[in-house]
Amino acid sequence: MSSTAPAKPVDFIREIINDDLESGRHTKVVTRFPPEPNGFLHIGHAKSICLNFGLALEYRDRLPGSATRCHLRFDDTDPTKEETLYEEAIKEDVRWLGFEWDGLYHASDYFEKMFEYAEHLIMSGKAYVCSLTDPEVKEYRGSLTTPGRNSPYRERSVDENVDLFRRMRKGEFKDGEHTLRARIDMASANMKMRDPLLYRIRHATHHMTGDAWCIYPMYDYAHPISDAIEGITHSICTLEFENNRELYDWVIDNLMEYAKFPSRPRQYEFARLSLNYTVMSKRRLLELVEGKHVSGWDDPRLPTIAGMRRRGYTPESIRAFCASVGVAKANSTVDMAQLEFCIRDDLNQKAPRVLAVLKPLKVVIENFPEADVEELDASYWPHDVPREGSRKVPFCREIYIEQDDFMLEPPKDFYRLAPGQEVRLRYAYTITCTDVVKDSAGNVTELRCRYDPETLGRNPEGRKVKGTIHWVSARHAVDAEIRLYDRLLSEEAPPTGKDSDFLEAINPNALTVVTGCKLERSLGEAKPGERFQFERQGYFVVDVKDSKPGALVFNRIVTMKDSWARAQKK
RNA sequence: UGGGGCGUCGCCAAGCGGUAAGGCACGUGGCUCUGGACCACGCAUUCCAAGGUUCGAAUCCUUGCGCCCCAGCCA
Repeated sequence: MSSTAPAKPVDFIREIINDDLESGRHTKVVTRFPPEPNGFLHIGHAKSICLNFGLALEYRDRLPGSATRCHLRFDDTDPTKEETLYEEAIKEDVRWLGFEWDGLYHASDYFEKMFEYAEHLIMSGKAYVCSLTDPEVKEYRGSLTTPGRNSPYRERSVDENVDLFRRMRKGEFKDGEHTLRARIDMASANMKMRDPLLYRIRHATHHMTGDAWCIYPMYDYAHPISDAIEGITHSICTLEFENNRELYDWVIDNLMEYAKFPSRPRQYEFARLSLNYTVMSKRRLLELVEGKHVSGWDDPRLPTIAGMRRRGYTPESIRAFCASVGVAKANSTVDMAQLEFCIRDDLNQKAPRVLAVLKPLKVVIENFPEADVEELDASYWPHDVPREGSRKVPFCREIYIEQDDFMLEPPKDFYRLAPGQEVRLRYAYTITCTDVVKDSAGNVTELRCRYDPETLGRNPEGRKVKGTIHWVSARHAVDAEIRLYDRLLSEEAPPTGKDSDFLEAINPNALTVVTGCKLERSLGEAKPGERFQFERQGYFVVDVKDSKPGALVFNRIVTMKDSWARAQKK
């Protein structure tokens, strides 16, 4: 290995793979991303996607030809929950994140093989048809501290088992009447090994196989077989499957000789991603969507890939985030601030700077001629971003500034506009506030200012103007609606109680719609999906669904890091 | 009370017996026509705890403690 190679993160998974390659245990690296098509992907899945697809990509240049692969496999073993709609959404999300699969598969592709293997298990005495009812199965299983009892059907003859199993397939029984179970050990300390169910009867139409089957394999049976058939070498899943690994190995071990699988896959578990100030469980996301607490799976408040895409996150920023959190085995909750850092860091280099006033306050520049318009140069990029490009911004007698950039009675360290105070207008002149116009209720409705014609592109003489604020020409401004998004929850961790308690933690300010915003003229032609930095405010994207020419809608992706606002909170 | 995992800075996370990387966050200066970015500096005498082994321990041993997962015909 070259000593100049950039230091790639070597987590425990990569360490294992390196060892496997060096020892000759494997000559290939084949992984898979195996979502169940029963919901939308979220940032937690992105971590798994980046890991699995990333591994195949990384080892690509160390191994020959097609020796590295990452499959996309839909784990579609429960027809009552899965839909084609979800498959399409998942594929779109994976591609958007920047990955292409080396083969698209379904667990259901292997239903026939799985049936055959199940018969083999039956014939070798490793599986039997059990006719206990659901509650009976539960009762016989025992508890964490007490061993289970053998099913009374455990000793059925091979012939009877084969006959029953084939009749299960033919549809001779109703849902729940029989199951196929592995014959392992009802007293095992590992609950997963107490004669786990392999097949259950489900008279339901499957989105891929239609009505071809009325018995469906369970995850613990289907997954290892799917991996083995596809030649997966490293089957990576999350921590909660650690208990299932013994069963995974049992299935492979008892089928290996008969099935002659192309690989002997091993399962490895890593900690799933958790983020504070949001929810990640499928159940909670589904509840938010179905309960209409959000506008849909792609609501920009959600941590779904679709939601983040619409919010304006870039695939690069999500990949960078996943790389930054690492891969380990300790349960952990990553700070949302780390995600926010990644999108700011990416957009800092990619988003052109423009001026936009969210809450306008009219300013009349008394010593600027009514009829004049000055076209001022404004770079799209700050001095520290090595990119070129600029536009002209019109400067007139009447402009809008941000309401927050004016204070009647400012604290000493408020270096923006205030009565008698001077401030720099970005890319333009400095102005000094000479008068304040109020309505009958005492609200400030307009500012009267004077500008210094000598301050374009240079500092005034003898004075130091500390602050610079953004502004927009009133005459040329483009109106827009801006959706200010913030964290989904107002608490770090949602209430742990049952039911829908977490709904109470929803941040009422997670979405604030502001209308009547004033954008600089050049934004009139902004296209859906285009991202900008609205100077001093944050990064924004033209909403891909609701924005229309003449009726622009922007989403706030993330605010700027704001040290003044932080100081104010103290 | 069974089994499987995990415990290193506020949050992630390196470390694999030789004397605590890095990122985020935070703080302090600098610079700045974005209170952004950038730059500099600071931020664990200590690794869940207590014993032990060793010249030397976050790393090895012992005993505790804490947290997560497992009793769906979900995945």
